[in-house]
Amino acid sequence: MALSSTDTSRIDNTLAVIRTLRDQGPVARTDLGKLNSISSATVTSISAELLQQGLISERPPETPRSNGRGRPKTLIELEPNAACVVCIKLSINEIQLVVGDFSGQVRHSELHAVPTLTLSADDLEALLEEKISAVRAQQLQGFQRLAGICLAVQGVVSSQSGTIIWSPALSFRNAPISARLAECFHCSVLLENDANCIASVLAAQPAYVDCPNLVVIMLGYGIGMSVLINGVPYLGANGSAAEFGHSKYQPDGALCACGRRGCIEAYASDYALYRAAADHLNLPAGDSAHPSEQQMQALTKLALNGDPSAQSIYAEAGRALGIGIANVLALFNPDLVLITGSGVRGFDAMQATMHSAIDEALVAELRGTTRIESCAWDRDMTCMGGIAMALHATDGETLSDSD
Amino acid sequence: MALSSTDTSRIDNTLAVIRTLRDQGPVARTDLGKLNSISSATVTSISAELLQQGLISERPPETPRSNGRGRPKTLIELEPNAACVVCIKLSINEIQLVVGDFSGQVRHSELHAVPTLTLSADDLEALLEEKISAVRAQQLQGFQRLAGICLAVQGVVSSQSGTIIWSPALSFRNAPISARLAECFHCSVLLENDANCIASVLAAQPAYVDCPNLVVIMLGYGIGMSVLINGVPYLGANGSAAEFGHSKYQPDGALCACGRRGCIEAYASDYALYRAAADHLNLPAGDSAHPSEQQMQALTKLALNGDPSAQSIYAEAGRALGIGIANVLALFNPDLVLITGSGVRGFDAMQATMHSAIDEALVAELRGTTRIESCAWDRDMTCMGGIAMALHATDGETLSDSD
DNA sequence: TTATTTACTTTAGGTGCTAAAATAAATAAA
DNA sequence: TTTATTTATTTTAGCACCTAAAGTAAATAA
Repeated sequence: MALSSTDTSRIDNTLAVIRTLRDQGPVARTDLGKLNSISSATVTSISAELLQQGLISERPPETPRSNGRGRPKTLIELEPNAACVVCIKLSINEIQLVVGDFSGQVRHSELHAVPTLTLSADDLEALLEEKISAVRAQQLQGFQRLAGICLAVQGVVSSQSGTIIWSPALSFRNAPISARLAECFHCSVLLENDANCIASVLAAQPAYVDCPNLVVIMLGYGIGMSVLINGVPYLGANGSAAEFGHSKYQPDGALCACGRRGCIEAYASDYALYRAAADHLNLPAGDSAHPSEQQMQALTKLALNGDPSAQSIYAEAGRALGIGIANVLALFNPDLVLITGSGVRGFDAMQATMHSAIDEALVAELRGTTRIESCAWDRDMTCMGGIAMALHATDGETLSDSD
Repeated sequence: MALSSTDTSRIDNTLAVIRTLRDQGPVARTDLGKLNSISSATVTSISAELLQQGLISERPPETPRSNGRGRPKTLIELEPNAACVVCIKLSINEIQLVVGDFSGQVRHSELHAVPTLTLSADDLEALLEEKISAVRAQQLQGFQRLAGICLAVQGVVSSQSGTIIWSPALSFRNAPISARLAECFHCSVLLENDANCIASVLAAQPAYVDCPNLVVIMLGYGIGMSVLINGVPYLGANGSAAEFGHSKYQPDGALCACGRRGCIEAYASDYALYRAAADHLNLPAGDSAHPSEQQMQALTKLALNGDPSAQSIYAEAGRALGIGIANVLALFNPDLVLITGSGVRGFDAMQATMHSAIDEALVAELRGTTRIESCAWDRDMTCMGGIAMALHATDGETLSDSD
């Protein structure tokens, strides 16, 4: 009697094993059982299948020493070359491509300066196809398959439909990019907001594992945010959730890049800080609407060294950030708010007014126990997150394709 | 070989059947299979068990007419008396008790005026015990068991720990009420925010089933909110999520009941509207800090009839509400924002400025496709929701207790 | 009365899990 | 060196639960 089995427990358990191996590195069967609450008999059965499919391998026993009595553990690890994924980060005038293997390790990374704002949708597509093809030809020799591609984009994206709805890096809108790339490379294409990628990486770090509800705020040229609810990015109805930068500080306040007034971004982003400073201070020349890292560092230095005008600009930015965070606390009450992004360079100059604004805005009962912390910025984090998400999303396919 | 079965599929399927019957009323076995994607053989097996446990019964076939050819369906329905739950709504100076049966129908309802603000934690506990005991003695004769109690409270509650952290109806804090009641009545006690109860009821209505991410704003003496994410109330880390009323309109703005300034509640709640009006207008006498329904209706009438002072007060309230909702749209991007609560009486006087504030605050990409609607207020909704939630929470126990 | 249709039940067989027993591979003790 | 002990992994036996297909029930249409 044939059977179409709607029971997913075997697949669930197999995915759990794969993900444990990815997160923890080599693990013995017994421990895989304990970590995932399944019996060691089941682990034996699952690992036999995975071994046969070439997705894992047994690590040869360590010659030197085993610890204690009893039969030594045989460690199992993911076979790195079983599959790979590519993550492309698309930001203003820059494209980063990173290749990750099945075990989650970065295997290759490259950076391209590209005038993104001048591209048409077709240009972008052609460019991505070219870059990915080149990477595939040069880097993906040993890999059994290209499991997926993750596109990490600043702005509003619809992951569901694979459409870039709006991005500050692009001059066009509503580009259905995922479908085109999927067709071209015959693999799943994941479209993600860049902040969600970063939040996923941070959430996996040991320091933050006990924070199921995590808010990550990214300060930079603009201001982005990601909200993880029970560890998964919250997307909203149209993918435009977590637009912290455009929540309001002052109705009718400063002009924002979005065209409206009073957004947090209009006070605390790089362009807002530089704009406020340009009138008063002697700063490095350059496009003051798109300040460079050098320009921003010069401004930050002034504030941190005690220049009163610069200090008051950062103080006001801190106040705006504080009011914005107070709203986030009132509405989301997360376990932790993490502030990162290139803009953390100026965090020390904003911190004091930020905290006092939060305390002024919320009574203790509403303030709750949320920790508010900053976190050093690493610009490779986005792609690390994209790789992790792409692997996670494609594990199921990798499994069934290896039958 | 004994077995401790970690497989929950039978329980899941059984719960799905019970919940389908509760939501849809009497349903035939075939249809239960189709609705829950399980085979009719499994439905036969599950319904045989439930029948034997006395949790469901077969409805006698309709004498009049069956529709079409073939063996007529035998409808199955929940046995109403198999269990019951009690929901107690605790609001300022009022307690409502409602009894619901296993099928979800309201079987009894009573209202008590109680000076809640003068009670100590022990007083409250004694009072609830007394009222519930009385209801149990008088109303719960035919029921096989009291499955659970739901306490629906205005304010910040920790459902997890069963503690009322803070409520405007009470003068004490951090009261671990659930544990005490559970001990007294030997059943599960669910502690919920009142807005979450209402949102759960609304989300089940046919008009809103396609809104997995739903925000419900309750206007009244204060301003409450509930956020359903994929249909389940979002609680946050301390149960103080969704405190829309205390998100900010104007830093350093009007004084709020919470003690801080500029909260949305300080502009758009009953007490705020009446406070703003009391200086200018001739209104019914009474405690202007706690305006009665009559007082508020008089004020609303003035605004709707065109009195300029009253109109401008409501216009400003609408603007505050609009800015608050704009922040909610930016951060949550829900499918739908529903505005309800006794305060909707004045919604028509606020609507225009509310919408224009939202449009001024957000560009189209961020505004998204979120619908913003109001919804007539029914003060029994809270307890209906509490009953539904209590039944849902206790179905598993009811099942295992009936073995 | 017979054929057809639809609902429900029974039967037969498969997946996948677990506990317990068996086996493997080490160290500690005699 | 041999034996006991300990721990890891595999094998075995058996259970719970599901589904497809076959069988039965109960109606209407011909």
